[in-house]
Amino acid sequence: MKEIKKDNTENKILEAAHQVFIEKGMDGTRMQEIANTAGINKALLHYYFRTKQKLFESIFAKVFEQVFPKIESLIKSDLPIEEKLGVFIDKYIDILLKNPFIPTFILKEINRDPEFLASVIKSQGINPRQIIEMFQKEMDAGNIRKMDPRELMVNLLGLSIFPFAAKPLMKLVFFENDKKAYNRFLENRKITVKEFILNSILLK
Amino acid sequence: MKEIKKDNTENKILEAAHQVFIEKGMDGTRMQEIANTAGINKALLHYYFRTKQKLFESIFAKVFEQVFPKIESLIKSDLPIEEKLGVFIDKYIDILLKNPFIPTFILKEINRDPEFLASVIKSQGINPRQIIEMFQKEMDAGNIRKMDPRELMVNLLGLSIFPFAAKPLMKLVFFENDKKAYNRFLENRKITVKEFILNSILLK
DNA sequence: GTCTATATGGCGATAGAC
DNA sequence: GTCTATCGCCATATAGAC
Repeated sequence: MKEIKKDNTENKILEAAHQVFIEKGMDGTRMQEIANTAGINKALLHYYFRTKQKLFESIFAKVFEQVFPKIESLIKSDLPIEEKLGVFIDKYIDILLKNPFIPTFILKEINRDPEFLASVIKSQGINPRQIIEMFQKEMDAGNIRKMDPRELMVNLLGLSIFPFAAKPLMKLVFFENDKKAYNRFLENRKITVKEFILNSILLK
Repeated sequence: MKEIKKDNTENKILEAAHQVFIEKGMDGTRMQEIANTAGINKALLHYYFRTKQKLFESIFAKVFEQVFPKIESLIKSDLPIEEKLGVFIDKYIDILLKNPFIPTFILKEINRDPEFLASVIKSQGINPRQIIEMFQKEMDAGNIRKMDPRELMVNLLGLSIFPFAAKPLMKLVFFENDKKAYNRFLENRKITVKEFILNSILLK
């Protein structure tokens, strides 16, 4: 089921825009740089997408989809909670490892236009009710410590995302700017975040 | 020991620049908007600070100081580790509650210019060695679970900062965009983050 | 569809009067 | 020190030839 990407102009633009926007953000990106990256000229960008804003929005929605991955099947599975969390953290941090610019990009842009953000969330049918309910059931069953399930959700996301979003700073302050060491650290988060969370919520 | 701020032009500029930069970031800020906010004209900005970049840098350094607060006295105190952590989390989240734009601002800008970031950190004498060593001692003494102290530091920062940095998104997804409810949630983090961390690291 | 050339507007920065 | 006016540039966007 490999995705077939045609090498036409529109796709070349989308790939180039993705690459530049995600690194520089909306404000920091120049249409000229997207054109150069795509190997075409500026005018074509407007021919296909009319405005920079529209091009940006089509990229943002696609990127956003990746950080709210479809996990319905995982939620509904009958794995014990510690394994569900383990699988989720594993997959989630893997996404971030493969797309290290996403966290900063998203955090930068969610403040720019709240209405647009709301429309993206709505159109993607994002609804955390299922996850919240699952956590609540586990708490009611006495499998994990009682707390506001939303706290757990925010903690889970924060522990996963923050080391990527704050990478330049954390790398500099705690790892003497050693890129490889910090990447090992990030890779290892799949294990340590799981430990940290399970140690906190599992009743012993 | 109240700080006396003179109502001269330079301070008016600094205050206005702080307000605009922290909300819009370097790329998103217009000199005109700073001038309007300060109640003066653009030319004066350049008279006092020559370039936008220089004005930005003087603001960034000052803001940055707030997120790496001086905690030497806390570290050296002979409080038990759970109280040290409690005091730190309390103070840190209080700073963020009073300056809710700081997390997004910092995360936005640390990617823009790594050399400038390094110079700020160096000039402010930021060095996490003391904290790392303190954690290490507590682990060696068997007071908290053994782990890489840097993991604990990053977790501490992530749990504190992320809910502020991702506010528009978390508020929308988990709190039906209810501003007051989300602010209560943030306020309450002083308690829940402490619980979450201590439950994870204290040996039971 | 793709290009070159250009319009249009906005922004950082400066000149120069007061 | 503070202002108005303006320069020079660069970015988005469009016109129009091919």
